Amino acid sequence: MERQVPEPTTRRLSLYLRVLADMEAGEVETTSSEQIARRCNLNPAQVRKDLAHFGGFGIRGVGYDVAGLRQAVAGILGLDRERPVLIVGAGNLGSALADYPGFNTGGFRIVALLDIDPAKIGTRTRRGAPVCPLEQLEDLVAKHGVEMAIIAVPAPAAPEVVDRLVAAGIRTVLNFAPVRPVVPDGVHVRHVDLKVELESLSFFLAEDEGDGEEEEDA
Amino acid sequence: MERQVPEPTTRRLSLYLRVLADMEAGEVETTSSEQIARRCNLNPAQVRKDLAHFGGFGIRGVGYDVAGLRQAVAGILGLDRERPVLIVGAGNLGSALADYPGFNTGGFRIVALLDIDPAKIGTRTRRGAPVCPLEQLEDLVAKHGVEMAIIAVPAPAAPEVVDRLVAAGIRTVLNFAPVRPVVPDGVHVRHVDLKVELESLSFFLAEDEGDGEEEEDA
DNA sequence: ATTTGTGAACGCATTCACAGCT
DNA sequence: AGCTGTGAATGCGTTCACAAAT
Repeated sequence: MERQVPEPTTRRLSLYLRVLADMEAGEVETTSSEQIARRCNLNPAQVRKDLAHFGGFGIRGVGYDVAGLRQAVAGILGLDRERPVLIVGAGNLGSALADYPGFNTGGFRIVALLDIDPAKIGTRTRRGAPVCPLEQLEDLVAKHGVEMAIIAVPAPAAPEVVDRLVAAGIRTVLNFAPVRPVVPDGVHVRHVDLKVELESLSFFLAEDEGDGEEEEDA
Repeated sequence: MERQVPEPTTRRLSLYLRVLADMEAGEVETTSSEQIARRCNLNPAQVRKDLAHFGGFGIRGVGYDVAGLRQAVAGILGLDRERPVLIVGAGNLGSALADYPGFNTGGFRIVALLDIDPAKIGTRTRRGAPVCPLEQLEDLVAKHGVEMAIIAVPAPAAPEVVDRLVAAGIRTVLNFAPVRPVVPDGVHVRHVDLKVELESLSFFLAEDEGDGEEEEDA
């Protein structure tokens, strides 16, 4: 019954938030859909339509109040409160993500990393996040009220990890494992498939190379 | 003049390749669009339409030869040759990406990482990729015939890095920096914006929380 | 004069449904 | 009988274009 917000819109809101924060830091008081759009490589109508899902934030003939809109967008994205995050997998990638600046600011806080490797357990990342045994998954979720998790485990382990996370109460998952586990309704998974990104880029190179076989119009 | 291939198709081809490689490893000889689709959470017609952009690979009434189709898809994606890759930025993320298994198999090879931090230059990642001074960018591109680069530098440095890469002859970029540099036609950039992914996931949590303001139908 | 908010038009990708092979 | 390949239909997001507001 709630108005349905397209996924591309939710992604762009995050972009808007970034440029608005930039503007605010740069002492800009007022802006327009055109300025925002230009800095995101988008169409101004796109910006207005995205915002229109949530109400009228601008003044016709004038534009948007930077600080006010920034706060509004942060609220829409639920970034006006603390968001504890759990990372499963303390390998190269998991550890790098734990220290990633964007995952430790603007509402997010990496609570801990989970792993099964005894050598890693008990250590901490550079930023201080502890590496805990996987068994503590359920306890940590409950204790910190965690609703977001990041998966950075090898592909074979991922499906089971997802199941455990969901059973523990996690409702959003950022998945770096090269598999697409199925989750129940109400749980949202976003896949970051690094190999897919690189391979699909390679396609453009192959296209230009002609690939060896050039049989077209006679 | 060439038939235009939708970007979503190129991404899915990479998924198909993975599934087909799995099947081949599992001694499966023949498959169908339905089997492939199920393992990718897709519609069978989608699989067939994607493949149809490049020709008829199947046999009606029978299906697809796993090994043959895998090889064909690898060829389409240009993964039947070596693809040297350069990573710019040897921080946490860049280093993790350099050691990422998917970036060192199936055609890809991380040639080197580039950085400006003297403390990092001269070191090597666990897998053995050397960290070189940024000044060597152009030389390394030329020497190894690099056409793909990965950007893992802080946001402010990214636009200039992209310009240099493009000037040096790079034609595909996988960008992890939270900015969207504009590039000339013929250069392809794929953005992996980790903060956007996490923030847009947070939206779903906010949605369910009601956000404080619940003024709807009277 | 300027810029928002939005219904209408457009374009594109996904899905359907069936004809065509094996 | 079974599965592919594909034109037609559908659905969805983007862009246009303009009325409304300051």
